[in-house]
Amino acid sequence: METRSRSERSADSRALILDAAVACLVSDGYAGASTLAVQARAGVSRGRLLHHFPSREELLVAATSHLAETMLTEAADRAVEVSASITDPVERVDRSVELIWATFFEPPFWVAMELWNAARTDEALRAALRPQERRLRAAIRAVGDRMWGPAITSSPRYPVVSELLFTSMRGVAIAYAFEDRPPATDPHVALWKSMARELL
Amino acid sequence: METRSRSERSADSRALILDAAVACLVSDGYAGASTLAVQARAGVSRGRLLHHFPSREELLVAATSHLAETMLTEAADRAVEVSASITDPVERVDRSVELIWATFFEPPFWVAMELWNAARTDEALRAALRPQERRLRAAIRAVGDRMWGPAITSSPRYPVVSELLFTSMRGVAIAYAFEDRPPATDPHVALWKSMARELL
DNA sequence: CAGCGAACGGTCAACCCTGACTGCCAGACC
DNA sequence: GGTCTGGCAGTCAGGGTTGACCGTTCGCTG
Repeated sequence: METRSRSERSADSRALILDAAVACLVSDGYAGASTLAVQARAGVSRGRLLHHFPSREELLVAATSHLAETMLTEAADRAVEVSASITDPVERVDRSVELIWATFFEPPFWVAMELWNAARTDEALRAALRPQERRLRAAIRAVGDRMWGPAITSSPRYPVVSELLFTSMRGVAIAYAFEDRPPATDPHVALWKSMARELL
Repeated sequence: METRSRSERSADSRALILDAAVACLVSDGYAGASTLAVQARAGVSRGRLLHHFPSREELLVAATSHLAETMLTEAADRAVEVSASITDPVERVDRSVELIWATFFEPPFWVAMELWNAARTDEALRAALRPQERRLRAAIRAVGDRMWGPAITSSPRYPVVSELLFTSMRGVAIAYAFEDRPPATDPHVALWKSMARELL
């Protein structure tokens, strides 16, 4: 059966376009993610793109939402993996720090950066992003808790320390927008590990 | 004497244009800081702008450099002020945290964000920014040390704690690109203060 | 099975941006 | 005083982007 129902075709089109939009955001940034660029990368006609996403802004907001979902399920999988395989608490702290740090160098983080930055000077985009980001942040926190595991999250210091680690990582990660060293070798990693080991 | 020498006029023009460029970057972002927008805000002709800054990139890189200098001297002044007026160590820690946090909500930080973000997908800009950022980071560190004061910086934990604070602040500050609450009330402030008091 | 409307394909006008280019004026230098 | 050149005004071509618009196909429903 080669024929696809209307709703299937529609869903296919949207996914195709959204993936292309994400790719454009990652490789060319917010400004470079023009509707023309997305259209070309997705290999769709102008009419097809504009039919599903009437304006550029709707397209890009939908793209981040799409990406966030994809990314959260992946992160959750990794969290489960870690929580199942590592029992030694010290090693688990180290691995968690490394894994969380690594998530800052995958597409979702850079796409989020692009959108946050663009939102600063665009009230409409900011309003569209705010609720989405709040939900996402909560979901990320939950995945983080899973990754650390109950032995660690039960520590009274945990909320403060994890918050400090997370925000510090984000702060450091930004610098890699213009640095081209490999992030895994960042000197801060050792710092975070020792802090986590000491305080948890 | 109304006449101005050639070099004076030239310097005036450059300053005029650079200030306008900074204003554009702050209010409209990197993409919005077009040469036309800068030209209009500065109230100069196209020829005058292009004479001093042959390309948009040169203009914007020069603008950040210009801004960074202005900002560093101001920050240094504040550091001296604090170090002269506050002797109680605990109060000094609190004030330092507040002051450092406040610097993340002035134009230089957002301009830097714009440039970093743009640099991610623009190799030429990245290369132009790297050395400048390295110098700037060192200068910021020096000002920070002045602000904390010798009693605190001599602590063995100081390098680690100050780095953690600084990066964490940067990580939190980014969220204010799309949040519109007042940053001074951020719950992280209390967290940073207690951490600084405890560890230093 | 009629025909409505979702899902497109393709074109177009309006707009904006960049950097080149021509021409002019007035300090600076001989 | 005469030239030279830095500083500048104003225009223009070329390229790119957005969203509107018209036309077509064909699932799906009455």
